[in-house]
Amino acid sequence: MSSTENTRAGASRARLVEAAVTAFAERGFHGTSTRDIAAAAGMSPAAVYVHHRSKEDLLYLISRVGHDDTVAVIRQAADSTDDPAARLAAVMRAFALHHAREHTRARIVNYELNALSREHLAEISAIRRQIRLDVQAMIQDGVDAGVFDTPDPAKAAMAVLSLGIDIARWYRDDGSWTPEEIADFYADLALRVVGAGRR
Amino acid sequence: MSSTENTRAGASRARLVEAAVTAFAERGFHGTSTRDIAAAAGMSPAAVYVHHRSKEDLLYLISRVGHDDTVAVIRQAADSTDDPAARLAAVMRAFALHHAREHTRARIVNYELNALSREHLAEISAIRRQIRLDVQAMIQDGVDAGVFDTPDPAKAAMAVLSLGIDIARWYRDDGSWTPEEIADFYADLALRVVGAGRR
DNA sequence: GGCAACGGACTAAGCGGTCGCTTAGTGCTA
DNA sequence: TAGCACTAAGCGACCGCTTAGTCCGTTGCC
Repeated sequence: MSSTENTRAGASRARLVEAAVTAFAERGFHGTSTRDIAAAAGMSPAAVYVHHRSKEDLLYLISRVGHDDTVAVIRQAADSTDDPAARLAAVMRAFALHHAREHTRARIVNYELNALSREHLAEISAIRRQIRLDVQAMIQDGVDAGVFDTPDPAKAAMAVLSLGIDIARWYRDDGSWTPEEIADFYADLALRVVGAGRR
Repeated sequence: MSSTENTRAGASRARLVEAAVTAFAERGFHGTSTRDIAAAAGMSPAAVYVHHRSKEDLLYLISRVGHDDTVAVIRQAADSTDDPAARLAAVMRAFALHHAREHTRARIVNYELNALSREHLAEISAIRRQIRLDVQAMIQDGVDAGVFDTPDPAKAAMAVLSLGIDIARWYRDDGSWTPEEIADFYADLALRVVGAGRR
């Protein structure tokens, strides 16, 4: 628990964020009221505004932190090796694992963009675009090195990201597969998508 | 235009549905009011209830027709050949093309399930489950025939469906790729996912 | 050491507006 | 004249957010 959460205000703020994450993931931003969030956190509706400027500001906080986490997950996995195939597999494994484990937050991060203000959406869109370009560059590197065989690295990058992101839509904690099983399978899948080892 | 749409009531009903499709796709079920829908259709709010029992009933109609269309697209493609690889490629091409062309409706069909009533959701969930089982069976057939090489047909089916469905999330009419380009690329992608031609 | 004051976290109550839906009335066409 | 499609107006409930007051803990002063 960080130092900001050791204070009474910090603890309350964290409870509000957790309550909002659960509600936004389940019913969406517009399907959730501030009264819903406050009740789930054991507080009054007015308490929300002691800690957050607005309902949209709460969504933005959740979205921003979620995107920063995603970027960190990808960067850390990408930095683990210089080998294009191992790197893409590592990135996909980490990406898929992240989306399975954090599927609740990932649902908000990926599906509640339209509820953000124009300014906040512009910022988040820039992060998402950079992620896509980074993955595309990894795939292009593999093609340049003669390790990958795909006619279209841009489309392949879109497909790889789609596989990971869509886990947030279908994953269930009580489903048949563990996050690790999905991550292993998807790591191999990413290599198939880019045609690793076909030459 | 079907006979039910040649009447004044039919024309009005169709305009309401189109307005709802656009609004639900853009802002979600809860982010759209019946006043929004009525205004976009050039009518008063009360007119919505002349043609539909409730706002949720309108969503259910759109969702049901959308799912029936998806089933028809898959069935028609699957019936085109008995060869497992050609069949899966045809199904994926049709599925991807459908999601790109109809991305507006596809967004509602795939992302606005939680707004359905329990009864309606049960019905729609059964359709979705059947689609997944059908695709999984196609892949299992390919494995049995020695044409596909995947360690896990169930996960491969999930991945193939994810690729197609996620098009609804990212596709833009003003994007760089045409629906046909995406469909061709994804048809090949499906074969890579299942390891067609690796043995 | 005790008391008073201050500040932060929170609540009760409420505001102005919007929501899904209903009803009584209107107009037009067959 | 009757019925269908539609509208104006409205109901009860809920919405995001604000404000004035309360309570508790901390700090400072005597």
